[in-house]
Amino acid sequence: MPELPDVEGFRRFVAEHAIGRRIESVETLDRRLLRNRSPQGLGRSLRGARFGEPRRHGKWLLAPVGEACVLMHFGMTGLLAWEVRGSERHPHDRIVFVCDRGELRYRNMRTFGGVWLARDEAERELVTGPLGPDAQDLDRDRFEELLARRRGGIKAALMDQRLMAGLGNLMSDEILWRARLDPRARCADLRPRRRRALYDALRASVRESIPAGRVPHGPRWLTAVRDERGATCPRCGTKLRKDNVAGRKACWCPRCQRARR
DNA sequence: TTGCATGTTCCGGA
DNA sequence: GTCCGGAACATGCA
Repeated sequence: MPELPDVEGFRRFVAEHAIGRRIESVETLDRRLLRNRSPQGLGRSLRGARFGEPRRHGKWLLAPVGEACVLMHFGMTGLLAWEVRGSERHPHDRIVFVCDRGELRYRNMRTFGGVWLARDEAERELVTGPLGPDAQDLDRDRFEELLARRRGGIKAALMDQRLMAGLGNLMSDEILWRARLDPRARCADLRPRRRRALYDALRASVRESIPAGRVPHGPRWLTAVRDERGATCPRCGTKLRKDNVAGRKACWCPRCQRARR
């Protein structure tokens, strides 16, 4: 589930439910997902403190609590839930922040991702690793600059969190489809006109995804059809092609996306 | 039963 | 140093 728009949705969710709420206890139901503290250590650091204004960088959710910051990554299947205190737990609830008026639950079917605690900026960077500018507020000049220094494939570049943060497999395919660009194209081959189209597609895809809190499934979105068998291009009706590109299963239209340069 | 899945990291080879 | 593919992680679903 979680790419930039999803995590942005989780950020809004925390802002809506948890800001100002006081943490009374933290229940670590699966300590494998608690990455850099013991359950006791996490509880000690957070108990009695209140949630502040949550931020997002790429696919990371940064939730200040008192002086510390809770870092969450959602892997492929993570999400957040807000429930009445003491209500029945979901089997995949892994870490529960019990607050004065409800519980924030980090839920994750698999065990990719997790929850970290950071005391300061240095510790935060250690956890997230180097991240490029967030794809939501990447300006055109910066985008051009980043691509200019890049050698490999364009899909790998879009998904490289160190280059720009927030785009994953679905969003990169969506952007390439919108820009009519073959996902196997090399960055170094892209002509200026194509780079501009790519940036426009990135901006539009991110902007339109954010209100949805997910990669949209509307009529003009590849994501809406990519998992159907025999899926066809929403633009021209050609049967979509699916193949590995940059180590992931890419989906593209062999007719619309012929541009390699 | 087998393969596949929206993510990240590590390794080996070119 | 750069780039790429593959494997690993754990779990549920078609």
